[in-house]
Amino acid sequence: MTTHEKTRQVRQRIVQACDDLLYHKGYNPMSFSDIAKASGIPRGNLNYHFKTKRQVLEAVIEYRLQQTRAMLDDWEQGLPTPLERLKRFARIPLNERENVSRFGCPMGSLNTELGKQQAELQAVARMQFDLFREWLTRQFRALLPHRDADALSLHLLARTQGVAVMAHVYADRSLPRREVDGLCAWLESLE
Amino acid sequence: MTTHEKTRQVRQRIVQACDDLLYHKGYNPMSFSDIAKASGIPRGNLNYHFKTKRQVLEAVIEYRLQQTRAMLDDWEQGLPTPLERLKRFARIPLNERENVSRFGCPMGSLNTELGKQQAELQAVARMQFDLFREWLTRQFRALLPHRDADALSLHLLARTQGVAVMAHVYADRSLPRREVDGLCAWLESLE
DNA sequence: GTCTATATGAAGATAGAC
DNA sequence: GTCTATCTTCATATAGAC
Repeated sequence: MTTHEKTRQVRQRIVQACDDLLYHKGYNPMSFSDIAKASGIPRGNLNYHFKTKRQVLEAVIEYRLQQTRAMLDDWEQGLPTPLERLKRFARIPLNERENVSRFGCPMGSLNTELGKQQAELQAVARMQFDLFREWLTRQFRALLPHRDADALSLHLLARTQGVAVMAHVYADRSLPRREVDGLCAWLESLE
Repeated sequence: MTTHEKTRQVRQRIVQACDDLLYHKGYNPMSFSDIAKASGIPRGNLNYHFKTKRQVLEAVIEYRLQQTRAMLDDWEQGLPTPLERLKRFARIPLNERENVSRFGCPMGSLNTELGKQQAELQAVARMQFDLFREWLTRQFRALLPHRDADALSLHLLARTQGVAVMAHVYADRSLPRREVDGLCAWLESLE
């Protein structure tokens, strides 16, 4: 194994640890000490791989985008109709209800935190929403060519974000069940 | 004016400044220096009025609860039917769209921040939701005695939270228009 | 009650030995 | 490339003069 490859693996281990940490603690409370502890990389050595905290965020978002792209590609391959794909998306808060009730939505809570007074960082975090928004818009366009696909996409995103927020506020693992059922019924009723 | 009254006024000035600061910056990034600057109270003197940051949060939440109770009482007085009251609530993200697009929902974003790893503080912030939830449940119960009023209340809260999150993510002042229209249409269609 | 000065700790980031 | 030691800054909170 070359030195370069080994370095890349260390970097990847840091990014994956930060992915969880960012979700579980939030950006501002997440410290380099936390990262060192979670990744097993000595505290001072982190700054060789990431000079600033912002670079850590950028790396985590890039990683998440890759994961999400792969997931959406899978759905596009495995699910034959736009309606099934949209319903698959709508079910995320239900499948993830354990995590969502404890920590909220990973991308929603991060944007909410950074959107207050850290506009440049929010712009990085917002790319996660862009990716879903565009994919959902394509599905809606295929399903309902005569309707405003982007507005429908934003509506679906808003509904799922709302479920995540309320499940998190009340640490409620049953709320996603009811809400996702209603959301899927709405999708099926569209014409 | 007695000394006691003057102290109370100073305290009130601090609380009102913190109310905005908490909304605009969030809890963790809000420092005592920020509070001193925003309220005009000398930095060191703040700790006479509030020994810890947690006490500041508790005072702000108590203040917000008072404001919200007064607002809900006004609605109950001024709006004759439960349906009108529910629609009045649903319109908040539209009326507040300038603030919501810049800072999100004051109670939603606070709960999202504190819900990650500050359970005791979140319990304080959650009381804002409890107040709305119970009031909305009463309205739904009056409107639709045969349905699950609490589930409807949580649904309406989720819908408005979702609107706030997405308007904030995209700093979008027009999204609340579309979403609130749809939400009011849903309320009117209930039976 | 008011305010200055400061104790104490933890954060992000860097310098330089190995 | 790795890691220790440390610089600097800023946070909460307190002690004590006025």
